[in-house]
Amino acid sequence: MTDDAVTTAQTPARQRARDELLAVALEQFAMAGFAGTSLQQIADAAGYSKSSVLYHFASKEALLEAAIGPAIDKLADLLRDLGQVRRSPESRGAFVEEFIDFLFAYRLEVHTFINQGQSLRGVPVIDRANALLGVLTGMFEAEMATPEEKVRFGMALGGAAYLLVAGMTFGRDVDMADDEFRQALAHTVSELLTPHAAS
Amino acid sequence: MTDDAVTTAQTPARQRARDELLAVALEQFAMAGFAGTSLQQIADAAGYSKSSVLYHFASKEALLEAAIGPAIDKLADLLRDLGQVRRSPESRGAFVEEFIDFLFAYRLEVHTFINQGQSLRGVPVIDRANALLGVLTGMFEAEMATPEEKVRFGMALGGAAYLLVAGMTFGRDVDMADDEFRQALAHTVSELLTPHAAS
DNA sequence: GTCTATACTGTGATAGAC
DNA sequence: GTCTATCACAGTATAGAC
Repeated sequence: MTDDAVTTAQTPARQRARDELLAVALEQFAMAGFAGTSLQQIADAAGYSKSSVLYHFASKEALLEAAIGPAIDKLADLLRDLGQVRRSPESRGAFVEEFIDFLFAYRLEVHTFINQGQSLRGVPVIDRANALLGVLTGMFEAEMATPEEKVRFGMALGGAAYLLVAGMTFGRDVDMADDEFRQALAHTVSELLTPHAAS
Repeated sequence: MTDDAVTTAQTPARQRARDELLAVALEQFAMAGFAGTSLQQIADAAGYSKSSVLYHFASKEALLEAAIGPAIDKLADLLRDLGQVRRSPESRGAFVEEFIDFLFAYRLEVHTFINQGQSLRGVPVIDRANALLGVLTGMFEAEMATPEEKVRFGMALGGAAYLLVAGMTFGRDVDMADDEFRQALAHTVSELLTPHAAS
């Protein structure tokens, strides 16, 4: 009755083990890198055997897929929505908000595929993420005609993702209150995305 | 007489092998990642044996050190100079130019330690690079008081580094003529670093 | 069904042959 | 200087314990 949704119900032990392993793996992949993380480390940190990890996930790649796949799906949804409200005046502002929400909600996943999205080419879930970045770029391409506008777009997207991720990386000045940070980030990104007269 | 500088002269064979290996290794480290690159791959690409690589460089880490060390040294010089001309009005503009020159001159090295600078913590040359980023942040910290200014600073630096590196990564719109790109980048970075009234 | 021990190939690294 | 062992550990697949 007051139970959780059925989606998390089937075979509780299995689900619990998978969740634990995924959480640990995502953390390690983001922080130490995919290639830099061993299945043994993940197994130890989660309290399982290496073989046990490979029972729940067919391979290390499958573990990565399961760890960041949902984030990529969410990004795909976001871009699909953006495609439908194509370039209405306030749609850009709304998208920036949504996009930054996404960055905050999936910090570790974003960190993983931003920093390793090119070294992990060939991994299906990574290729999917890279393709989405291409779609995103294409969507803004029409409005970004001049070299400076392209740079501004690239800095807005890349900088936002990097800054957020830098909060974990060299978390020095960036670790201000999340609300303030979020607001400042949204404002600066909007400014960069707003076509402006070259000074 | 008209020979090259003496710096490249001692033991020509040794120097040649080292240079070849370094060039190959840097390319691989930047593109496939440090952990994702095997000594065997480097050896094959350079036409040597794996053991031969380990003769010229004591370890994989030593290879990384030799590959990106000079770039880190150059960055250290740059920051030392900046520290001496502390915050004169036009010094910031000059620094931005110098910094972007640095980014262009050492694309692969910057790519390597920007994307892997945190997963490779513990590697001396990487720790040195991360410390320099801390110094850089500290230098601008005084002028960057509000959360928004901090975000602008972070986006300027992170975004510039990321954008440049993205030219290699998802080189789509970014690969415009280097001159135009460089100019647009410098202009946008300067704009972000210029304190402005919040709208 | 859930988990683990074992054996396979390839990696970084060391020691020693040529 | 360069390469051939050799070793510990990585990812992976199989077989089997409970």
